[in-house]
Amino acid sequence: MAQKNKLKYIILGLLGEHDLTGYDIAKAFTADIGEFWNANHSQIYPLLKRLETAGLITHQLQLSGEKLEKKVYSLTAAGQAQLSDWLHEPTTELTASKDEFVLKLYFVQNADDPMLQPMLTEQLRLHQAKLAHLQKQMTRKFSAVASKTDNYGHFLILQHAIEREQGYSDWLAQTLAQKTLRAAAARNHL
Amino acid sequence: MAQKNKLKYIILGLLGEHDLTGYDIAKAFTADIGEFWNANHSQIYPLLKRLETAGLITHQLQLSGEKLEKKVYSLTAAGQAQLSDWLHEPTTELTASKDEFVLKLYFVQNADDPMLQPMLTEQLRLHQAKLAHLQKQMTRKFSAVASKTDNYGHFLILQHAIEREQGYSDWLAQTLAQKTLRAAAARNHL
DNA sequence: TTTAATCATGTATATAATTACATGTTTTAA
DNA sequence: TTAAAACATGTAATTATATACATGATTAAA
Repeated sequence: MAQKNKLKYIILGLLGEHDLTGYDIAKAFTADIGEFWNANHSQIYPLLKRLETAGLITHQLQLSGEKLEKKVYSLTAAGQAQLSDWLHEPTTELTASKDEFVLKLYFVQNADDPMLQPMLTEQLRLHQAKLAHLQKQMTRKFSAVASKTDNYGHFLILQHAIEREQGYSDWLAQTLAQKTLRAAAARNHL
Repeated sequence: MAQKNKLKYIILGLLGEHDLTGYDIAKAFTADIGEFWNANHSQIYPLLKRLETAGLITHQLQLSGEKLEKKVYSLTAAGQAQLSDWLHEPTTELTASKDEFVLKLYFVQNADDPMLQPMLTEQLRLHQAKLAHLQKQMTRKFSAVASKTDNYGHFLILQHAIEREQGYSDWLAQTLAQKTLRAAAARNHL
């Protein structure tokens, strides 16, 4: 097993909110959920079939126009139960982050390595862009006070993502600043 | 392709520091690198063979005791070049975090959901434990001033990991505190 | 009106990664 | 001295996931 099939629970979780088509589910990964998970439609459609065979979801055909048949999936009682079980069971594994930049950094031994500065600068740019994007999301989705308690989980993770990107950017910026300081100190010692 | 084979570069990177056996490489994932990446020996051994076929690494047999043959791998010039290329090319993909707790939280709609408090409390405990572990690592490995510039990349990512866990814990603690406040306010309104 | 974008659903292929299976040696501690 | 822990290297089976292939309908814009 390459992972403990969390996509299954994402599908169950999404269907717990609304009935959705496979296409809708795939789209969710380019929107909200894409912020912290991803999946392709080629993974989603077969899994939907498996989940239906397992009795966790069902579908109804719905015509869109003259010919186009949509499969609108919904959660069964069994599916609802498994979703609830998953939500209630403790989450004990803290997954390794698998951040490629961090990985590269691990192999930079020397503090004076000339590639360090461009590496840090570029990552800072990327994470600041991500931060700005998340902040825009936050404003768009949760500017109204009421919405915060309504979609509370979503609000919380967006808040967390923003804090995380802020922290990431701070770390990079501070490292760059210290690099500059060290470089100046080195020049003075010549 | 399930991922852009970063394990390959981890192996090249590790061999760029010292010659190592497959066993040593596997062990590295239970130590330092395990903090932000993981891999099993069943993935490592076949990959070592592929990398050797591709001419990026070579090995020498070394006897340990009477019979036990170790394969000590080392980096070739071609391997060194590919490692350097990877390190120098920009890291543009910010990987989705795939944090199961965050995923669960996404599906908690209501701020007053009774499962929220135990969920948050348990995660806080886990992340505080992780934080304490990372801080111990930092002390053990980088208490000497000289070591910081020596293994600079490692120092930086450890520092980053600590800040990240601190931020994660803060977020959880703050969310719990606000929950308590809201509960008290609700009682007063009765 | 025609063309591009989006909707909609699949399959095939390849690779990545986890768990389990499998075997034997060497070292350390009881 | 013997038993457990750690060293050491593999393969098999399964599942996950990404990219590419494949097809067609509907809607919105040029």
